Amino acid sequence: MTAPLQEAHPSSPGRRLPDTQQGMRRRNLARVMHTVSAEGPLSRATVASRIGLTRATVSTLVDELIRSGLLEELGPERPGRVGRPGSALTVSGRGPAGIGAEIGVDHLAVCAVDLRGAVRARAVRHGTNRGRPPQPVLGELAALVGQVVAEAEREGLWPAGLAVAVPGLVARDARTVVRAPNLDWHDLDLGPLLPAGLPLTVDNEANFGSLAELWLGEATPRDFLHVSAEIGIGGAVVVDGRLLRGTHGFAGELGHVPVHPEGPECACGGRGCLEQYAGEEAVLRAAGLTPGQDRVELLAERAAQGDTDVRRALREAGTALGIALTGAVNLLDPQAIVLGGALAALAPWLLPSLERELARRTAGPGCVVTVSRLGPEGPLLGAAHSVVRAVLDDPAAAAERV
Amino acid sequence: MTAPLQEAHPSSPGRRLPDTQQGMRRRNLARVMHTVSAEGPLSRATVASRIGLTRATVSTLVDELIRSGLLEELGPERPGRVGRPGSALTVSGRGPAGIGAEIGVDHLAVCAVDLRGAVRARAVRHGTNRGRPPQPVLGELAALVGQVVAEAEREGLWPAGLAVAVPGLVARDARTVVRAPNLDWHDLDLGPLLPAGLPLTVDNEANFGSLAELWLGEATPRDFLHVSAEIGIGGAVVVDGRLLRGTHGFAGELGHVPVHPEGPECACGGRGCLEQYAGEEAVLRAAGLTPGQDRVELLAERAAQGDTDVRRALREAGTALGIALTGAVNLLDPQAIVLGGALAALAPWLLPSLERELARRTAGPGCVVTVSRLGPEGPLLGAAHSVVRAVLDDPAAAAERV
DNA sequence: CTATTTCGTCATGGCGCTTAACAAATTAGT
DNA sequence: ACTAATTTGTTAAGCGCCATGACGAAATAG
Repeated sequence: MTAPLQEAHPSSPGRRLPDTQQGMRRRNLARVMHTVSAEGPLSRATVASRIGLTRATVSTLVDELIRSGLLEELGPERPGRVGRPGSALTVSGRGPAGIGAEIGVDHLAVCAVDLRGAVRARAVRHGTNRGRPPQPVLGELAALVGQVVAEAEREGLWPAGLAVAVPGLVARDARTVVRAPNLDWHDLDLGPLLPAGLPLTVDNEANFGSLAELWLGEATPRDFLHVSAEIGIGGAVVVDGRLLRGTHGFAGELGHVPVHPEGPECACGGRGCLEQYAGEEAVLRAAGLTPGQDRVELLAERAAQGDTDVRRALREAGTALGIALTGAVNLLDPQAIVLGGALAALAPWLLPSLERELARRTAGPGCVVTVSRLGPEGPLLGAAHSVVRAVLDDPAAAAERV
Repeated sequence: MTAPLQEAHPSSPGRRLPDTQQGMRRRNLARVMHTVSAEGPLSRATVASRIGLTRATVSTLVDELIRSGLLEELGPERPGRVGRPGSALTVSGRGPAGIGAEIGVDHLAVCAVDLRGAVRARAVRHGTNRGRPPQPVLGELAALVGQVVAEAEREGLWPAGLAVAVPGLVARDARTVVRAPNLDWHDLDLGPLLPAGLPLTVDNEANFGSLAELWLGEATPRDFLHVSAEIGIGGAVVVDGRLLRGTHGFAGELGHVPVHPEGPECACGGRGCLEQYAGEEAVLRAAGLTPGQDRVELLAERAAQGDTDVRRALREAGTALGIALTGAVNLLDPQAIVLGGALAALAPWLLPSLERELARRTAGPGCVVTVSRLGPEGPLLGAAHSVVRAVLDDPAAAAERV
């Protein structure tokens, strides 16, 4: 609902169209696409008034986008207002599709999303990837991508790009996995191992999850902090509708913020990091369960049943989260904190202590804490949508690739 | 006739002009100004190749800027290269000037900076403002502004705007001081109390200090964390050359990041905030001095003399800073941390423990810690330069105001 | 049925950048 | 010293893109 009229690519910053007439044209095509995409079926006249151009100009822009197959004309609107009714425009359901893929520790998933945001094809393979060498895993992923692309093409779509979410740190080149501890992958360039011919983007699953929250969340603001937990604790910072990536691409590592500086040692070399108190392993252990065997799902189950040990463990994890988030809120003054991933399912038992800690320690107007509606679907959807956004951000480039 | 003059906040140089031909022209004028300003005397041909426009176009842009008094022609260059020598262009030394002002706890200061970045006039009044009512203080400030403007005008400059740095939180309207505890000012709109006729911007001194670091620092990157201390501890986050303000304008409040969650209570309501360990009062007390009577300058003096109590106090403050900064580095992955304000003078005794703590707790490629070259001059210069930047960012708007 | 309102399109025009050509000013080569 | 080559800055013509204003089309209001 927030107007996503940002000019720059969320996925590839640095790229700016030149300030020449062609660049202006391309930016205006993008503004039309964004407006129609965000505000549903719209007439040319409405689009014109939204983006501040004249009806005549918008007409020519729309013509071009229809010829490229990016917009569709639905026919006359039927409103009760006086005057000739406009002709409703929508983004095309038969144009480009974003292919999203997720390499999880326990599964592989691929989906295709059209410009309207609808998932049009998907494929999943269950089974652990922990410790498997990259080649066979990526081979299976490529096969799933092939299936999904074929299915999308049967529906009249064509793939505009492939975005892959991985559970680990990714270099700023958006292709190289620097380290994915739970897969045991290091310094691996995914480019040569995945289907060529499709523009490829690789990113951290927490980053894609936060973008999904930004693009698909119900009332997600343009400035928020996204906290997700799978095995470790991941975070992402979104400022003014843009994901903050950091110098090395490692921003958002909330899991290693010090909570109790003299606390237990952490694998990262520090002491008392948040992960020591609110990470999966720590919480399972505090609840009297066995990490590695039992999983997060069990926690939600037990907590719902009223298990006091589990509830206490979650309460304490919430307190630790609250302390770490206090620092983040003081530093960033975000509009909201969104709990995603596994935290979403555990939120009912984390939130009270988390919010109490946050309220106690922050003086100002505070900061809303919300729970993700997307849950574990976030990274996959975010990946697919990142491709769709790239098309919206530069429709002229996509049109050339038909 | 012309687009309405949009008030620019110092940290938002990227404000969008409409994507119409006039907007394009204005952006290109800005690109010429920025290029000439940043890379010294340049010929039209060089500017053209830098910004990707043709020589012909740049010629007309330059003509317009010279007519407006924003650029000057220095005459033919004399390089050893073949071909006709270019005509060197510089930003004008007689055009608009940025008027910067600082309301300190113990002084008032005003200066005028020309487009070349040179300080062309200044005025200072010493004497405490602590607890004085706003009217007389602002009256004195207005008088100093009058002096500086008059002196600048004698040198052929005209004031393009006034930017005021205050030691406190400022609302996002850039006019209202929400609270300045050391002045005991609250919810005060400075607009009616300062000379009218000049575009006014008010901001936190730490924010202006970090912008000064960004614009004037020797090798300051575009992504860094600025930490300064006057009475409290202020911080500012610069991402991709832009100051991160936060939803309420309160971002960067490093002073209240929890360091020891169960530590002593803080005025903010929390416990164990950084300010309890590295704030002026805390450090003075830990050094065996009397807060309120002794000041920061004394600490540097004593430390240089080898006072062990003072050195220990500073070492411990450095450790606390290191813990708080570890969290910030994990969250933001900045390229550098810059110590400014009073911390710059104390850096020799803070740095060792600070860097040790940071190195111990962060695994990745780490983050350089540097010391500001500007020191206490930062906020004043940043304020004046913010006006200059606004002129560079939209020279057409400034030209209209001549 | 007429007047009014709004939509989409068309022809015209203005603005801004590019292209191409040219004179001016310097260096390199003979 | 003289010519050729190179680079700069300017000029005129051209084209792309958006704005303006007028028009027919399609609805509602009276």
